[in-house]
Amino acid sequence: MAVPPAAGYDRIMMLDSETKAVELPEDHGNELRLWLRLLTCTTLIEGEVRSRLRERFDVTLPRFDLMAQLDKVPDGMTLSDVSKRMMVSNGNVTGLVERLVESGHLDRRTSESDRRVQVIRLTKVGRAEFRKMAAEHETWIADLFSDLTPKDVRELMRLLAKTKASAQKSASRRMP
Amino acid sequence: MAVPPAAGYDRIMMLDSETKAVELPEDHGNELRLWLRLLTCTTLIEGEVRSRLRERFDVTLPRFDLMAQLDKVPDGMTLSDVSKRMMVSNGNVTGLVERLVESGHLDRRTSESDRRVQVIRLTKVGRAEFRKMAAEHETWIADLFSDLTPKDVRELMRLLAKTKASAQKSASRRMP
DNA sequence: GCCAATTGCTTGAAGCCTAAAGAAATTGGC
DNA sequence: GCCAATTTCTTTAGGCTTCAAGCAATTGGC
Repeated sequence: MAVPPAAGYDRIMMLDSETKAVELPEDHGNELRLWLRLLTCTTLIEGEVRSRLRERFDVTLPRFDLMAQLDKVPDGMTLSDVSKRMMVSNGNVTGLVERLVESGHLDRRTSESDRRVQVIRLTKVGRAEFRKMAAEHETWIADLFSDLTPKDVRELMRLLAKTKASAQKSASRRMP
Repeated sequence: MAVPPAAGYDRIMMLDSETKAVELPEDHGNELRLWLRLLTCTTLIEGEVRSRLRERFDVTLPRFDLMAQLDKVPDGMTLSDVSKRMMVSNGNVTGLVERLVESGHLDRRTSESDRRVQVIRLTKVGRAEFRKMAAEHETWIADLFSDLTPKDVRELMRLLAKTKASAQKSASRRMP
């Protein structure tokens, strides 16, 4: 914060301008602003999806997300798989699954080959309900992004892929 | 889900291809994929920032965010202001502020002109600690985005601004 | 076969978050 | 001045989320 709004110079120019420039703190205001904008966008859209899911189907976003993961695989997944794919903790999945089994959307059974493993899959009811929600969900997303041209969408896809790769690299540098 | 990976056709082409195309459900797969990628990027970066804040400063992201809001205004803000700026509920702010007052980072006083209003501001300690964290935080963000060129950053800023505007329009269409 | 390390999941404590209901103070129409 | 509507904040119930500790089952080195 307290970042000057200067936007036209980057690392190279700072190094060229004077010799002691390397000792001064660099300007990362643009990256910071980019991150805040990315976060604002996501929060805005996520909040909107969250309220619509609640309003129309009385379901939470985490439950919807979990069902979305399971809809892709007819034979079910283990809790660890779900946890990795959703990028949330193991303990989180345990509780989420518990409530979805309780409500009849999920079926859970212990693996025969490894009794530590729990395999979960959508029940018939769960799958049917999810498909209905997913269809509507898709139209919400289309509407939320409707002012973007097909070219904008392609360009964003490309830049976000690059961003993801950059962030993953940075994260793995920290935790090798 | 269950979306075909075809990526080359859009609304116009569907309408042109045959007359009954308008009755078929439209393809929003690209927007959906874009949303998922946006969400993945944000989750990845946010998770990384969250762990670094915890590791280095033993502070949570919501607390950091709240302090960031307050650092911008020397004279403090009301709880409602904070709640609007952070896009979280009132009740949420109440608890967050409570813990930060408890830990000595925040000062809270009742407004003289309106006794319903609570004005909060950073304490001296709170501000000093925040500045330290913010400086390091900025370098993390720079590192996480470091594979993007200045042009990429500009282009992302532009496209995300457009995305935000589009989402806001869609949200206000639903809730007028 | 034995047992140490690993893997998969659960539990518990703490914090974050929301929606809804409620309390306290202020405002504005009369 | 009166009082109904509004605004600001808190409380409550319920769910989400993480980290760390723990339990049970499996694996692999010997």
